[in-house]
Amino acid sequence: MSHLPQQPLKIYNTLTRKKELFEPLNAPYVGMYVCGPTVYSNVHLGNVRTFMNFDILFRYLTHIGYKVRYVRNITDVGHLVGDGDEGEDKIGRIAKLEKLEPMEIVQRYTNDFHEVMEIFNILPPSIEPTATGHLIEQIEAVRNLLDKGLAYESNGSVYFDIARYNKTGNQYGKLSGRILEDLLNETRDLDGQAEKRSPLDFALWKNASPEHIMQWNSPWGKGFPGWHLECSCMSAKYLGNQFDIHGGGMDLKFPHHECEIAQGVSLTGVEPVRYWMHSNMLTVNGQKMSKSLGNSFLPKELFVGNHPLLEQAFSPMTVRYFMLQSHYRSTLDFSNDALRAAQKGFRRLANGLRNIKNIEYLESHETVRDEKKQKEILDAVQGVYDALNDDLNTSVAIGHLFVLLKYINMIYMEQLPASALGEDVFNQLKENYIAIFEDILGMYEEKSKGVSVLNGMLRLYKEYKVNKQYDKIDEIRNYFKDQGLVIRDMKHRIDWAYDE
RNA sequence: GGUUCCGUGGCCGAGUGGCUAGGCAGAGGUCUGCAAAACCUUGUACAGCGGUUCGAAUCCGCUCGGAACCUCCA
Repeated sequence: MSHLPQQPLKIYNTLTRKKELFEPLNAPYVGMYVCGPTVYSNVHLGNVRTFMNFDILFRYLTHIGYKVRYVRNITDVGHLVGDGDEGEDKIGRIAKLEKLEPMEIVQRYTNDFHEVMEIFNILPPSIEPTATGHLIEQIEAVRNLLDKGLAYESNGSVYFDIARYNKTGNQYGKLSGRILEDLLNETRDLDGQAEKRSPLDFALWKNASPEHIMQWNSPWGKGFPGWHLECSCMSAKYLGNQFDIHGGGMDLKFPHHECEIAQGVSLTGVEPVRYWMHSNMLTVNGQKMSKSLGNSFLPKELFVGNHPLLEQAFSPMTVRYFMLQSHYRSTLDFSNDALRAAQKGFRRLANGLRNIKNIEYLESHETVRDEKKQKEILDAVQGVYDALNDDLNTSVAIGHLFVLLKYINMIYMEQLPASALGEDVFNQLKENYIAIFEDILGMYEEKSKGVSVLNGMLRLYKEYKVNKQYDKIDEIRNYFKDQGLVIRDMKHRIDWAYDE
């Protein structure tokens, strides 16, 4: 891999609210944990955005030479429906409704999740642990917290004692910027909080009523683990008591990640996470995309354009490009117009990829090197890395990618001889464009089928052109058009490309 | 109500004190059988009002508008 020397990577740490130089605990190893989905329904496009943003981080860290262990969990128990700690388990609820084993629900939506991740070219993590696979660790953690006096049992459930935690010099709320007293004043009265000492205390282990179908034996009777505990246990198990990066959607900052900090600190005595990263929401008409608001749609609906909010179908890579055009900490608003613009932009870049792969460098002693152009290309390449090093600014990186595209197009369209760049700069252009497009941004060409047929048609087109049979030419153009393709006439050759 | 954040040209979207972001759309041009593509040129943008500063989209204050979290949520 030949690219320019790296600048130091800076990432925004939610905990300190500052961009910080990224310094791993044990370079070149990096430990990274991201909260995965609760597999009780299909993932929607908003969910995808978060996983895509951390995919970029994973890819970039790997690209610049780190050995990353990326853990992303599957929540298959413990995530409750509705308010407080008294709701039904999400998976248990669907299982009952559909008369299926809870694990059938888990399997179905885990499969769906994996399919969607693959379609969007989001790489699988190094480890994908499940909550039910780590009950022993969770029960052990509950016992540990009870021993330390930071948790208490009540009616077969165990709760984390936030007041006690804060009295031992800790600050519950520091990640999300909340003050304990404020939280206490604002908390609504919810049903069934009588067994908690404070409404803020969260469940580590929940007593299961007999009709609750997902339950396990524990020292406190039959029950199931609280949602927050799984992430603490699994991250510690695979990444250590303290690890480098923890990511997730912004909506998990409070209380989920706050609870993770409290649990981690209590269990091990050290801050579990060094860099907290949060990905912002995908919005529709300015509002967060979510199932409960009814403004969410599924990737499959997007690909066929089958949803009231969609005026047409959009491909996975159009969506990927659309999302990467914004910064991960900004909200991104979905609209058909924005997607249409993204579609054209992406197809131009994808045509550029196809073209640069097919161009070979030709030396010519008649051309003079164009130093201005050489510099612009090298600056753009460096610009991509500078942008990514600045808290993964994919938006600016893509801006520089379009400069590289311009030169690829000029060479491809025979408006500029490659030799004007010199072999070294040409290779920089080629290698970096491909690496940035495919490896770092994780985009791919959405290939049309039947390439050999197309090439045959192109030969005919050429003949007709020599014979000036323009009606035949139009026929062939229309054939390509029907496939979403277009024929390009250049001075010395012809080629097809994706219609933009 | 509390906490945090946002308001950028027709649309999307970067940028956090002086230097063209970028994409899409629009206009003009080069090229072309005609097109398309490509390339070149092209935009009185920074919610409003005040303040700080030699200089503000960028810092401060107020006003208006919007969002997220505070309750399950990527």
